[in-house]
Amino acid sequence: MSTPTSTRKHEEIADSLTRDILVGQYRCGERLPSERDLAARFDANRGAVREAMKKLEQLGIASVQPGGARVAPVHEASLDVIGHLLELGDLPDADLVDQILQVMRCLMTLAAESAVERASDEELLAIRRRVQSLIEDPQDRAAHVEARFELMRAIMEASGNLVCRLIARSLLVQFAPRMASLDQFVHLTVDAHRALAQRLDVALAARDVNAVRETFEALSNHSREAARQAFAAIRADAAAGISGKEVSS
Amino acid sequence: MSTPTSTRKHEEIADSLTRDILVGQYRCGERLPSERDLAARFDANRGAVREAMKKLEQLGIASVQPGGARVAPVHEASLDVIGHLLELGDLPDADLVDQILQVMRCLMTLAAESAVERASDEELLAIRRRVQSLIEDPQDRAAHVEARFELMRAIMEASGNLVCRLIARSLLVQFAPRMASLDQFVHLTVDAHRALAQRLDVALAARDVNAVRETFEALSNHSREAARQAFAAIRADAAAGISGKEVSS
DNA sequence: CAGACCAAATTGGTCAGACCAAAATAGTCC
DNA sequence: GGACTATTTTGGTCTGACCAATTTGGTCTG
Repeated sequence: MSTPTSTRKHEEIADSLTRDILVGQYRCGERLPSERDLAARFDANRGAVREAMKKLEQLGIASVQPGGARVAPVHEASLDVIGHLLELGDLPDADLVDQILQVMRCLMTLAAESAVERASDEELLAIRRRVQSLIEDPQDRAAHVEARFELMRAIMEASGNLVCRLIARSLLVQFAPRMASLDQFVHLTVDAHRALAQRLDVALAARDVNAVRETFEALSNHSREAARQAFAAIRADAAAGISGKEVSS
Repeated sequence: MSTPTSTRKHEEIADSLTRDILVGQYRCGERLPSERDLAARFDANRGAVREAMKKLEQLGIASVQPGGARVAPVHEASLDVIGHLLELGDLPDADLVDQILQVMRCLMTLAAESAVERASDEELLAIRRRVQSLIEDPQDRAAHVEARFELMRAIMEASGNLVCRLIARSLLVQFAPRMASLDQFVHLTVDAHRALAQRLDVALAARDVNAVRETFEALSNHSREAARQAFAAIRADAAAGISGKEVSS
């Protein structure tokens, strides 16, 4: 099996079916095999299949009704499909990543505005402390990434916008772990980044909403550009790997 | 019982527990009663309780592990809690509604920008047709609201941003039905609204990204203001109802 | 007396088999 | 050929049991 049975049975089934649906194995509107058939195919209890179907329904990629389960159009799915979509191939889809970063930019900017307007002095100070830790030391990449996430979290918390916070968290949880494979290709231009962080700190200190928004936009676009370049680098790397395969050991 | 047993057992249990958790009956980190206890309390099968717990976990308001289920902090919940939060009281929470509208504004603006940049002529025409139907006739309120939703949907579709689309859809699905109780208090200033729609149409025709963004922001802020005024009207109404209770009827 | 440690009870996780109601299908009749 | 009905299929629910992990409480040791 491609997926060892290390996970629970129903998870294995759900993952397999999710993959099949997302990859287009089952087309939209098509009927899925019956629970009993699936139980036989996966050598599992119907209860396990049932739980898996429940998960598919929760993901919004299938609607299960008496008479049969049918796959739903992707655009009616839950936000949680993003994670599954990201790990379809061996690498996350570049377009999808860009979309995520765009949405994150919007949400973070909104949150930052709200935070500047309504955060207590303590909260603002906490945020600025995170910014400082981004400015100061040239930490290793993982720590740096973690620090950025911490900053986002602090801003989201200070924004007081629960909706924004929930969405950002959900996106981040699905997004962050899948970016590990890209990490080595991401090449943040630290100078520009540090300058932006510096500007952000000043803007935060002054509670200047406009400056904060602009700086945050720039910062986010910076990340977006970095991601784009990382994908380009990977593509180049892959091409070189193919053409020069015999050369490398 | 406050909730008649018209719904399925596990739904009744899930709704009850969800309400209890969201209302603060069970505090964060606290242990929930065991599945067997809950089964006894609700006079239900443990399977039903189990399905309910599954739903709570999926909602992100409880984490269930061998040994016991514990309630999770609200800010780690799924986006789907919003719907439940909206129907906690007899009226949706004004702050939450405002937060939703803020987020919707961001997302719709992002989508509109993308749509203007990358939509095909046919898609753009479809969008403009929805805008036209907003400008033209003084339909009844329900039809107008529906037309606005249609416009949003068209823009989301044309944006090509799946992430944006999923979030907006999820929010809208949870949000729209709960706003029915506010409908009678919402008093859109049709003139201003129509003028904005007109501007939007022109901007769309010219594929002027900046103009589209600005107009959309204005349009969204317009809705937000309308909602705010609706809540104010309700508050005033309630106050009048209390002070003048003997007079009415 | 504090802490580590161990055994029993509690709890969630899984499974098996059965029955019911609704939907889909096949068959029949007009 | 189309409408209607009976059968089969399918999901939905329930029951009861067993397993594994955790929690809990007591005991023992330093």
